[in-house]
Amino acid sequence: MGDTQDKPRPRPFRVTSFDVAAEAGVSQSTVSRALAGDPVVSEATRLRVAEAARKLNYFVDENAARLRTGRTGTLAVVVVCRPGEDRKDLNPFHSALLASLCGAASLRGYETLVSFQDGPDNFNGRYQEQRKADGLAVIGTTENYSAWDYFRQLGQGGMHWVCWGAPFDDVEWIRSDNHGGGRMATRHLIDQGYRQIVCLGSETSPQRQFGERYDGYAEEMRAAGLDPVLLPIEKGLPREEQGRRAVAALIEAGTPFDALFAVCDPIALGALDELHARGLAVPGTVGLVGFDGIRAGAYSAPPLTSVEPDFRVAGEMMVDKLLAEIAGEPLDSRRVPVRLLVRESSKRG
Amino acid sequence: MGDTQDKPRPRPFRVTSFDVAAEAGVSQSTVSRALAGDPVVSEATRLRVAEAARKLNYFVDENAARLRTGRTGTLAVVVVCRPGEDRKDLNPFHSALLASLCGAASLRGYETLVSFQDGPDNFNGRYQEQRKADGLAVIGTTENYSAWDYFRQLGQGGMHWVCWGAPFDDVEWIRSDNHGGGRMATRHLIDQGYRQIVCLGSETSPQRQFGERYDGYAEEMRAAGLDPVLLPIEKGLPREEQGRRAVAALIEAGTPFDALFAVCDPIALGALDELHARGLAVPGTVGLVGFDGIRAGAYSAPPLTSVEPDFRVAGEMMVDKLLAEIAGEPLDSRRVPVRLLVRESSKRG
DNA sequence: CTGAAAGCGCTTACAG
DNA sequence: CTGAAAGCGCTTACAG
Repeated sequence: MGDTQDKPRPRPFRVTSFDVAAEAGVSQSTVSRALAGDPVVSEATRLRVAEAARKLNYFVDENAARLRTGRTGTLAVVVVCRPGEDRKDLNPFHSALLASLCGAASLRGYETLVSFQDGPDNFNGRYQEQRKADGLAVIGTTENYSAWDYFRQLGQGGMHWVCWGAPFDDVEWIRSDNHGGGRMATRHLIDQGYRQIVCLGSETSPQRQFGERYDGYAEEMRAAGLDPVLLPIEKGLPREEQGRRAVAALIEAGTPFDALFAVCDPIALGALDELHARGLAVPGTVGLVGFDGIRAGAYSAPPLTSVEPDFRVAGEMMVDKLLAEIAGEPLDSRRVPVRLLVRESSKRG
Repeated sequence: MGDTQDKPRPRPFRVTSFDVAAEAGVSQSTVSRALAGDPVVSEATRLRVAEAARKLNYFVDENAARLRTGRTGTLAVVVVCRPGEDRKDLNPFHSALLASLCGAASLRGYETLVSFQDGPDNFNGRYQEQRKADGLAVIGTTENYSAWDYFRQLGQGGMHWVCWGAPFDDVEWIRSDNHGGGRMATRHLIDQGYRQIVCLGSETSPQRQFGERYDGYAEEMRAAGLDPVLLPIEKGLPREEQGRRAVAALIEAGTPFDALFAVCDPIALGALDELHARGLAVPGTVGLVGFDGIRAGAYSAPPLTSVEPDFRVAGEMMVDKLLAEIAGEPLDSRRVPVRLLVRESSKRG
């Protein structure tokens, strides 16, 4: 009965597995096994330990567990932004993908460590070396080339990663079924009776998806005996402005058209604006379809028909591919299915 | 020269601070101090250690560091979703706030562990107990009451946290300057010559911000010698539908009005839709102002005037308040400044 | 089925 | 200014 008993512990102290062991009347190693669900522990013991843990409000210190096991149970997610871009202008497509990724990771028992990176002073992909995560998913704007170069280089150094949006193909990427989506959009316009369908896009953009969407469009046009026409967007401008200028260029060149397939929604919304400004009715005079299904398209006048990827599948596919990389058993799947969101802008009927 | 030399290490092995110490010809503790920037280390030693670390591609194992120090350098962020809501429908306001939060945390040297939670089966706020984070920021939909109850209870148990969107006031919350924003919007409509301005909103919504916005509106109306009129929105409907029905109810009741102040943008967009459907020109016949500055408002026809919080400040304020809580020196600041985004829907001039 | 012990890789008093 | 040593709180062979 000296001061060895009820020795005061420094505050704030932590409840550890030793405290739980004392409470439950077992050894510390048994506590660890019981709480980890090791089937070797008897049911009676497990219950006693669980009760003691509950009573003491005990939770495993994940840092200690991770130090011991070497696994983090965490995936890092980097959202690549335009340099200096205001945070509030986060692309809604990327925000939906981010949420989907985090949700899919969570369902598979992984936490997500998220960061938004926009320039060399804050690039960081050293998650594995610092044992903060088991792998990395990178999404975001294609146009931040130095970011993509940075992550590609880390990938070549053995980092486990997958990405959506890289401007090159020699990495583990996931993308929408852009070719199929391009066909769908074009088929839909043809079915509505439009014939002189022009694609506002690019064959050579670093945005791989733009070329793929154009290819799908061109293939469907040819299959219908129609001639594909590409009106190339101007580089280095905001998407909406690219859409406006494309329509202006089309009209000034005297190219006949009765429908437009824009390779992304913001370009389509810019085009819509310019069509209105020039008194061309949508969808009466000109049909219009975009790509990506962004929320703003539902509020435009008229609401914009678009091709939308399955975001749930997108997140799942990225996480599954990444976990497969980590496990050393790479997966092939890299195409997310898309569907046509028919709204008003393409309904000639 | 036995096999004690160049003993093969199990693969995959980690480069540790002992390896760096051997390479640099110093002790392991010196490596730790040097890389941590401890000023007690001589410049020459620091350089030698840094070079050795670079050469061996060494990075500190954060799990070991955190186990030792007890600090995680991480903030948890929970986004509360509507139960069963599709991930892609993440509210753009919350997505902007999330990005701002992560950015502010990063600038202060903190990582962000992000999760989207929507129901009791995935509620988790035990970040401190598991030593995964030093504190928690919760944002998201007010309407998931069980989520907010869960986090409030954890907060009463001593968890460090701040939030945006809780349906009660006895927690550490941050909000927009809703009262000031309501006044701004109303003042603007009055300045444009509108007089019969009706507020589409609620005085009693669990969404505290709605009542605050109404109060600002009412105060500004009275200050101008005008009578505030509240058209209460119906509960349990999508926001857009609430807006449509509010306009319908207003017209059917025969209430005269020449402008509407909606307490959030989706309600305003729904109202806009109904006004169009009934042949009422905006802004010619009816002026319209919303609140929150969501991106879709920029694409509506006409584009929507709105009150927008400063998202950068919002994230900073949440992080600073949370860090202050953690440090045991609570901050008072809880109001984020707003500004009026004047677009077409309110320009009578 | 359970316990005693080693060890994951750091940081930080303590000593010199 | 630097080094030897303790210890953060776990998991997991190893032994019984």
